[in-house]
Amino acid sequence: MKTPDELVARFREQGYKVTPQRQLIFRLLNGNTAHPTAETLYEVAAQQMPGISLRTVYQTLSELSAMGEVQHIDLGSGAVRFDPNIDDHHHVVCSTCGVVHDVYVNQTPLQFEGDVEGFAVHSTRIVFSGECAQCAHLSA
Amino acid sequence: MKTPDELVARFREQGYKVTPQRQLIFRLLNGNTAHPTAETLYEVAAQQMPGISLRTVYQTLSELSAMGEVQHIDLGSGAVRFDPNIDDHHHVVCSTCGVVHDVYVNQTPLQFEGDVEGFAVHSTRIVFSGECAQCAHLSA
DNA sequence: TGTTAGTTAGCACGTCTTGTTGATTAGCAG
DNA sequence: CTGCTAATCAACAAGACGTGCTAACTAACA
Repeated sequence: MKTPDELVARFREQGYKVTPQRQLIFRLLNGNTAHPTAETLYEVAAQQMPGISLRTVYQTLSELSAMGEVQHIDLGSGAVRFDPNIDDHHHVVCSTCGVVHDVYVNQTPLQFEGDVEGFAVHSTRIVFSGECAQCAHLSA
Repeated sequence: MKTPDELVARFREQGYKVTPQRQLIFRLLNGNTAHPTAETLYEVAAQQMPGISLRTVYQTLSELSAMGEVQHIDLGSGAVRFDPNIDDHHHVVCSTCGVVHDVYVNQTPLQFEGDVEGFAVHSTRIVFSGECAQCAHLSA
């Protein structure tokens, strides 16, 4: 994701207004590796700006997502998560605590076999599920 | 997935009754490569057995899933899909028409790098998105 | 044949996300 | 500085997906 300042510039270019709410969300996402949902981001935002609405958080996230500045990740865990890391990367998910981390897989592009003649792959998503070191430690 | 007859046997073993509704669903899933949702399966089922309820379809699918006889796949497209193929396989999804096909990736297990010391991978899901040959042809 | 699980209809809820409306605020161009 | 217009907010709603519950009826299986 671009820095908050760069996002401010991009928003202005697009004719979007640069409001304090949007700027707050830019800052909260910047360098954020927690893969927050709209809801969790809203909770943090509301501490710094009481009165901000969940609706606005959703909307700003949609805008960022549409502009390609954040990744939209759906791990089937209910809510969609947002990732300011827009590199070509993948995810590991702890099935116990739900924590998500970014990982890089260097064997891509992957080869596959199946009944899919002529399929043009545009993107590949890989999700590794298992148990994180924390949870393994606790259960041991 | 096991054959309908084998599933009948397994259900009886488990103390589940073998009803016509369940048998119908076994048959509809057998060799089914369409990755149906509960809803679409219900529609087909209802043609052959008017009066069957969506509820029963959901329930039977849950039972099969819990028994490991079908895979539960969530592609973030809204509804969960069911796959009677329980091999270790992955999916390609056409982002235009939504069709899903099974594929086999032979480079697994994949190596990855990231801030995930000590993570124990239990499973890996890979989803290739792009355009299927059909849609590529139509848009050309 | 009888017990009990399964099925059905109907209604409800919960979660996540988006739509709408109407009033207020404030960004930004001129 | 002013004015246009987007953005925000609150409040309410809805839609999609899936499940929970009840009550009544049916049918599988011992």
